[in-house]
Amino acid sequence: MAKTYWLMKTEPDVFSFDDLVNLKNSTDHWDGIRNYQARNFMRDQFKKGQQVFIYHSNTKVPGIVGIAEVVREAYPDHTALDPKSKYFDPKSADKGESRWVMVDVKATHRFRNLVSLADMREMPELDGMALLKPGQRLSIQPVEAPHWSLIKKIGKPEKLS
DNA sequence: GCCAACGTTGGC
DNA sequence: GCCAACGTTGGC
Repeated sequence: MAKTYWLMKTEPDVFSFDDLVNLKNSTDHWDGIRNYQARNFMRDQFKKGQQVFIYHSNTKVPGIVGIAEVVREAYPDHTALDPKSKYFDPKSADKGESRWVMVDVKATHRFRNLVSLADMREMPELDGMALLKPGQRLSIQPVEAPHWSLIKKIGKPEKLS
C-alpha cells in the first residue's frame, strides 16, 4: 500500500501548532473530533509513523504551518464521557462507552514558510485537493502524495529538536 | 425514514 | 460579524 498522508485542522486560538510543540515531547492526544468521517479515518486508517500536515483554520491567514507524526493509533476519546468537557457527548455517556476516538501526534517539523490557503488555491497542481473544495469542513483529510510533496517543498520544513 | 430546524464550521 | 454549506437531531 502506498504511503498515506493526512491533514488535520485546528483553530490556533484554541490549540495552535506551537501549543503542540511546547508540550512535553511535542506530543498530545488529538481529542474532540466529533464527526464520523473524521473518526473513521482515525480509527481505521491512522497508522503509527504516518505524517500529518497541521492546518490552522478560522484565523487571519489560514494555512499549513507544520508537520506532525502519528505516535499512537486510535483509542477511545474519554472527553466524550466527561460532563465537564466541552466535548462531552451525552449519547456516549448513556452507553458508558465513548463512540469517539483520538490519536496521539508529535510535532516534527515547522514550516519556515506558511503555505496559506490562498497560496494553495493558486496552485493548479493542487486541483482536486479535498481542502480546496468549496464548502468542505472535514477536519481530518487524506492528502495525496504529489500534493504532499509539493506543499512540503514550498513550506521549507525545519526539523524540530 | 423523511425532512425541517438547528448547530457548527470556517472563509471572507 | 456575516453567512453559505453541511451534519445532526428529533418530531412525525
